[in-house]
Amino acid sequence: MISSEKMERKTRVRFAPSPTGPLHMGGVRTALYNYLYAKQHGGDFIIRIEDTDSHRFVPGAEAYIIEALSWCGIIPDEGVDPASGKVVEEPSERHPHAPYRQSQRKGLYREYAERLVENGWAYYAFDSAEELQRRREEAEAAGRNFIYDRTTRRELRNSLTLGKEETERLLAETSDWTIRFKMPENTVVKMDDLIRGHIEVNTDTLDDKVLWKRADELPTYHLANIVDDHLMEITEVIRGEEWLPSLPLHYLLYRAFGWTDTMPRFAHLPLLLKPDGKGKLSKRDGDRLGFPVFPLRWVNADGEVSRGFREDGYFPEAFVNMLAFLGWNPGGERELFGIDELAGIFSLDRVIKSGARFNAEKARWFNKEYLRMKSVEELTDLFIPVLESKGLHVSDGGQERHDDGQGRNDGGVRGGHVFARGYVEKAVALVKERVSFVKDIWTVAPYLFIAPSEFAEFGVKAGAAVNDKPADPNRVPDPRAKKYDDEATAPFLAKDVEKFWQPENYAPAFMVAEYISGEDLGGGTETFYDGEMDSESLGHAIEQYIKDHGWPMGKVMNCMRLALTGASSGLGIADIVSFIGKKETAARLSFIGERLGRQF
RNA sequence: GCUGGGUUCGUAUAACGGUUAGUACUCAAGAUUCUCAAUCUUGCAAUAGGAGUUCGAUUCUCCUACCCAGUACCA
Repeated sequence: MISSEKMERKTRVRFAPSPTGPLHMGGVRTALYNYLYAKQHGGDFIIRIEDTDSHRFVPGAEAYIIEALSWCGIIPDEGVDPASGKVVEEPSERHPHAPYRQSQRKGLYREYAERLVENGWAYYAFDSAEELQRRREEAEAAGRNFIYDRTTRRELRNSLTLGKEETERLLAETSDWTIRFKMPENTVVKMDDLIRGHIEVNTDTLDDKVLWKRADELPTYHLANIVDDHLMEITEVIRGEEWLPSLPLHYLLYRAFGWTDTMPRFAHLPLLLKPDGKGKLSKRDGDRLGFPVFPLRWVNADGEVSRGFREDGYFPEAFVNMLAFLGWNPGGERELFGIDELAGIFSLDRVIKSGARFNAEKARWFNKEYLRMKSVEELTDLFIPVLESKGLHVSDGGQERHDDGQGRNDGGVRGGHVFARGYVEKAVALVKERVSFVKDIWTVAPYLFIAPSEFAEFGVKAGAAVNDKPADPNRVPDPRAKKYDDEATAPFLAKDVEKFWQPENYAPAFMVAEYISGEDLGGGTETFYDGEMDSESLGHAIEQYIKDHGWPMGKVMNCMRLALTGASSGLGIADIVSFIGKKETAARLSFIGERLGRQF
């Protein structure tokens, strides 16, 4: 039985990119599914470079592809040397089919093409590219289209029409002929796709594809692909849906070579579509909508830059997880899987048939989830370079903030700040739950490292006073009304600093700061908080202090927040104060006082 | 045009021919809070249309519409 023989073959799949540019995320997903399938079946994942188009070769593309896969954790078993990261050129035990670059295998394809001519499955064609182009244009002008097929081949210049002698002469004397596949007439090709099921196509709708070109002595995709898949003992071909229309040709090619008993099984993956509108995902969409479509940053020959998921701050695990779920899912409700877990549960029959739209929001969500799973230590390692890029430095030991006092209120980028690693770790732990990317640790709370020198408009999202949205007439008042409903909140949420920053609002904030720090900020200190500076007990003390004086909690706290962070939102006051310390707290209050003016 | 493939909330998807058509993201509301996040709760929102098979169709068949791909000496 053919089927039982097939079952005994070791699973071998391949990813065969063409180095014509950077690999886009759809390509990465194809590679990923191949990799997962191989691992799932205890087989091999092979890389083969299909560089048979000498005109479209792009320097650096091949290295980019390998690096991108490596970043994703997609490690080939064969075709790429793990140590050097280079495509293997010499055969070895691990890489028996080298070279893995089709341009370096070019000598081997001609004989296969000629074998097909000998057994009647192909023929020599002498029509020049220009002439065929001319015919195409003529046909188009007449409202039809020209196809090199079973009817037109009879009136074109090829070994079928020219006779043996003329053919031999042209073969010897000219050098721009090709070998074309002789598509059988009126034959139904019955095919099976692992994802799409049974498909049938009549050969009369197909054309005579070029298999081999004398001009550059290179095969086209179709020939090289079939020959190499056969030679490399590929068991499953998992590729993009754009190849589905040429599947009958490929079936026929296996038949023509007499390789049907070892023909791989095929699976055609759905395409990745634009997040909006029509068509498949393209480089342009990323530029237009503000997300990467490539795994890694890429700069083309014209210096045009395309952003990459890696450079945008995505974790490879998150990227891979997100990609795996674009067109496939394991059926349960869990969504977070590492690449090894994915390999354990992946199956082609759960691949979706229709195209999937990439969703940048969901990608961000995946990253956030992975970020939250990471340890503070690991995140700190990743965050330190961000700090460095702001001109801030981190020393190895200690917990405390080393501050030479030189950098205050200068925007923080003048240099001179050195933070102990432990201090950075504490900061990371504080904001970890609030960010999606490592770089956001800075964005969300720069005030943990530098004193604010500018103060944002004191606008807060909630509240009628700052909300321009018309009230919903259909809104039914909730009987469990929120403590701060719009009307009650408004006075606390003045739109701008000038309006909000009034003595009756800020004076208590200064008193609190004095209370905490023990420093006289000009308001007349009364008592000192001398408890532990952990945020919880500090929070209670502040709250009690404000209540004892009958001050409005929200107002006072937000004044402090403005002074401490320069913003109207952020971490809890007690967290910030206990983090930056008494001295810094007093200094920041002092600074905003001078800056905005105040009278008690 | 032709050939092939596809069509479940906005998006990704789940559902042996029998479910109040589920989940996640997004969005909205509420709880919580010194603000913003986070968290929790709730909500909005879908089987493209039409025939047929069947006791019963998101699921099977056909037609229509729409979308995608291919239609190169590119892959």
